[in-house]
Amino acid sequence: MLQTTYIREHRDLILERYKKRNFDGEEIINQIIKLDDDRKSTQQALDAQLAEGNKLAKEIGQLFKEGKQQEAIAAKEQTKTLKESGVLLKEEQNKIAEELKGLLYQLPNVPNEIVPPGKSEDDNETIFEEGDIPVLHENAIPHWELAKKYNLIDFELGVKITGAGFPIYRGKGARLQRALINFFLDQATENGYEEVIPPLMVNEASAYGTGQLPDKEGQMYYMPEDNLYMIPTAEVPITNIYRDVILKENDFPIKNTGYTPCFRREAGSYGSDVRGLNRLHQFDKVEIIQIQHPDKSYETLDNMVEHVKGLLNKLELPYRVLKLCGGDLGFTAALTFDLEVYSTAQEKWLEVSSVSNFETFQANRLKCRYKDTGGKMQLVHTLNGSALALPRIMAALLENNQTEAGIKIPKALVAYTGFDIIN
RNA sequence: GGAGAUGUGGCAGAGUGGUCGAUUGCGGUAGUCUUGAAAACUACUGUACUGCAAGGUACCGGGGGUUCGAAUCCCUCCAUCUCCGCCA
Repeated sequence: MLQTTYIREHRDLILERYKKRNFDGEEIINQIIKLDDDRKSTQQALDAQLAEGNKLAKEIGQLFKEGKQQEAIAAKEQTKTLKESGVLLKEEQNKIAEELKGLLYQLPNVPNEIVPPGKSEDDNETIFEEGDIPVLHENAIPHWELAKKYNLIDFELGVKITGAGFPIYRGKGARLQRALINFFLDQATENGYEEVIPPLMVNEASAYGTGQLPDKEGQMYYMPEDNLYMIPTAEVPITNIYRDVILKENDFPIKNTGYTPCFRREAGSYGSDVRGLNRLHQFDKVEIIQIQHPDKSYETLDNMVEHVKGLLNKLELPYRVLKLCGGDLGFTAALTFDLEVYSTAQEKWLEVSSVSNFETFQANRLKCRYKDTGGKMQLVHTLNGSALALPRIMAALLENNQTEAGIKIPKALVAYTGFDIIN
């Protein structure tokens, strides 16, 4: 959520940047500014009334103390009309505040200057590529067939237990999955991230804090009985650690990592995109998040991308880094880099990580601030990234490393799997 | 799940209807003193909105209510603690 004062001061810049998203915010922003004016004037009127009421109340108290009953009762009469108009003003005030909030929730984050304009993922910029696409033997098959052939993942059994999109990993498949999780966590820890194991369900306040609510209810599983949401990503519980927190300048940067399963309803998804591991309702992911000083957050964003690149290098997977265009940029992000690995048997790129700087957009909702050297409260910048999302990594590993003799495990993982080939 | 108790500023802990945004102690910041440090002393020390400013308003777990006036009374939700039940 953008701050009202920021909107007032940077109206034109915001509107200009919104063009990168193909988002026309002019009307909303004009309304916001107008409503904010209303808010101020109503507040002033209300404050004046309350001040008058407070003054009278004090006088009445004084009169009672002095035993001047008559005068006190007379003064009480005065407060009546004051109270009535006060109630009206209060209602007005609430209504305005509500509307204002509703509008503020509709404004996406302001894209960074370097975000390329564009309509869809086709307009994303490839800024880096690494690794050669392997040439597979002629009997090469996609990962869902490999999973079956080597008894690594049972999709049908998952359907029986729960439903589509909840696979069961077994044997070396389960072991490989666990190996990846541990590998990713160890790598993050080596890079200075503190590991946390957060709750897998969050309350409403947390879902609002990172921007899942309002609007994205449909993406999350919800337990009405307890008013809790299953997390769609570890970003939600981990970033919310810093909700309502005031940091010191020397606390920066805060670095956390965490492994969690992620739950997504993915309503409306269909087709070849959901085949095998490509899109699931439950999947594993290791997330990295940082809370950073606004002056350093872009440097940090680069560091995080480098970290993820390092993981892919060690896994020896061919990958590319994309700078997302405005049209593909998430609602809450100011700048995002996606990392995609090449799935050789499917002959397509699969997104395995998304690394974003949210600047103050989340911090404003989270009320995560720090005192600057001048003693003023400032919002922090929040960042996060997948490092990494497991299923598509698994898919690419299985497909790209298949040989007539079996599936080879990259060297970096062997210490974690305990085997170097699946056959 | 049942019964009871509690929820105040960074922490501890006063405050049971009126001048309380809140006594006090600790902590923190600045200063005096000192060669330096400690100690002692002095001052300052919550957040947000609003105003050029002086100031005003709101906030004592959240929400609502009673009252001229609420941290203080009532309702409700949440959290914590104790006891009982259940249980990985």
